[in-house]
Amino acid sequence: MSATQEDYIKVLFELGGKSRNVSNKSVAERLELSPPTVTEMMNILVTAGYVEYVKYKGASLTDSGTRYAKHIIRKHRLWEVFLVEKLGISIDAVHREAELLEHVTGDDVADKLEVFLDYPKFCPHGGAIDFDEMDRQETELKTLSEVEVGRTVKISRIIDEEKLLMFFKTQKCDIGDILVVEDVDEQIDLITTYNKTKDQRLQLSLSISKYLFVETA
Amino acid sequence: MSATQEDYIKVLFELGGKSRNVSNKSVAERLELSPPTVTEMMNILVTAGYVEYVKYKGASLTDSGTRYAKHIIRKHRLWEVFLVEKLGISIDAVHREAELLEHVTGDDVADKLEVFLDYPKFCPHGGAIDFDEMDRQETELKTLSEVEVGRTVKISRIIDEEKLLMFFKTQKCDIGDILVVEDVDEQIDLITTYNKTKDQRLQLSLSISKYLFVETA
DNA sequence: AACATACTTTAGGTTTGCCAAAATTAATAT
DNA sequence: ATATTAATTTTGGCAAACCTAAAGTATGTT
Repeated sequence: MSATQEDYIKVLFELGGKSRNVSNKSVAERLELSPPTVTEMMNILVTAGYVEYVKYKGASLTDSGTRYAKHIIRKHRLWEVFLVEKLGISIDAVHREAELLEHVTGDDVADKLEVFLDYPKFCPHGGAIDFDEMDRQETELKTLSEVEVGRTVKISRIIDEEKLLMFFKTQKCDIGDILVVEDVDEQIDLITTYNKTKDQRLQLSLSISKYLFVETA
Repeated sequence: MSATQEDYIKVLFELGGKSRNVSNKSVAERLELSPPTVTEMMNILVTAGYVEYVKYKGASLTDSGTRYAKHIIRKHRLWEVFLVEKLGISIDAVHREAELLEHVTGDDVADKLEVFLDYPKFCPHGGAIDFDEMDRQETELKTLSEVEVGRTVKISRIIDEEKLLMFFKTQKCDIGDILVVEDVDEQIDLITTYNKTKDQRLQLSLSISKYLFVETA
C-alpha cells in the first residue's frame, strides 16, 4: 500500500468507518482533496479488500482495513511519544512529523521502538497505542461538546488541532484534568467548565470542544 | 524536492559527483532504473539548480546539490545510529530502514536526534556524519582493492552490500581493524590480507573488496 | 409530485516518474 | 577514414493520484 492509500484508510478509521458509512465529502475535506479523487480511491481500496463501499452512501472499513488502520495509527503514536519524550520536540509539532514517519516504519522497527519507549500506553495527545485500548476509547469517549451540563469528566484525548493545542498551552490545561461542565451556550458558541485539577474556570468555544475527548470521571 | 529526486542527488554524491561527471548508466544501475528515466530526471535537477549536466558526458553536483546530498546522508546515518544503538536492529537491516526515514525527517528532528544520540561521529558502517569529515573521507579513503601489496591499512568504512555485511558478520571483522595486504590475485578474484587486530588471515573476493574503504594506518 | 439542494459520479485532463524501442552520438578499433 | 560498439537521447506510452466541469442521484421541502 502506498502512503497515500494508508492516509485514506487512517482517515476512514478516524471518522468512525469501523462501524458506519463515511461520506466521500468528509474524507475529501479531511485530506484536502476533491471528492472525485476520493470516489476513485475508494474503488481501489475496495479491490484491495480494505473497504466496503455503497455507491452514494459512503465507505466503511473491512476487518482487514480496520486492522491496517490500527497498525498505522500505532506507529504514528509511538513516533509521537519518541519525538516528545526523547527528542524534546514540542507537542504541536510532533503530529506533522509522525504523519510522515508512520508510513515508512517497518513492523519490526515499530515493535522495537515500543520496547525502547517502555511500552507507552498513550501518545502525547492521549490516543491509545494498544489495539484494545483503541477500541475502548472509541466506544467510551465522547467529545466535551456532547457532555450534559453538571457532569464531571476527565480529559482523555485531544485531536491534534492547532487552535486546541494553543488553548491547552496557554490555559495550562492537560490530559487527565477533571472538568465539571457548568454551562453550554450554543448561541455564543461557548462552553463553561471548571477545571478541578487546576482549580480554575475554563471556557472554550463549543466548536473547538469537539476536538476534545472526555470520559466519565 | 521529492524523495525520488533526493535519491538521485544522493547517488550522484556517492558516485563522486562532487568532482567528476557521473554517467547516466551508473546512476541507472544504482537506482535500478532505465537510462532514459535518468536522462529525464537530470534535466529536471539541472532546472532545480542541483546538477550540472553535459549531454552525453554525465552529471555533476552543484554546490547546492552537494549540500543537499550531505544533508540527506547525514539524516540517513543518524537514523542508522539510532536504529542500531537504541533499538538494537541488526546492522544489515538498518540501511533499508534509514533509506526511507531519511526522506521524511525535518531538519529540526535531525538536529535533535543528533543531540539525543550524543553527537555520533560515524554511522554503523563507518560513514561520517559531520560534513567536513564526509569531505575528508571522500578524499582520503580508498577501496581495499586499490591498496598495494605490503601496505598496512585501517578499515574505515563499508558500503551497505549484503555480501560484504555477511562477510563481516561471519569473519568477525570490524570497522577499525588493521589489515596488511599480502596478496592480490586478479586472476582468481581474491585478495589476501592479515587482520592484525584480530590476529587472523582474511581472504575475500576482489570484487567485494571494492565496497570496503580503508585509509593508511 | 415536482423541485431544490447537496452530494456523488463520470468524463476528460494534468503531472510525476517510470518504461521499451528506435535514433543519435561518442569513443574505439580497424 | 570507416566501421563497430556502447552509451545516451528521443519518442511515444503507461500508471498513480490528483484536478475541474458536467451529469447523475438521493433526500427533504413545498
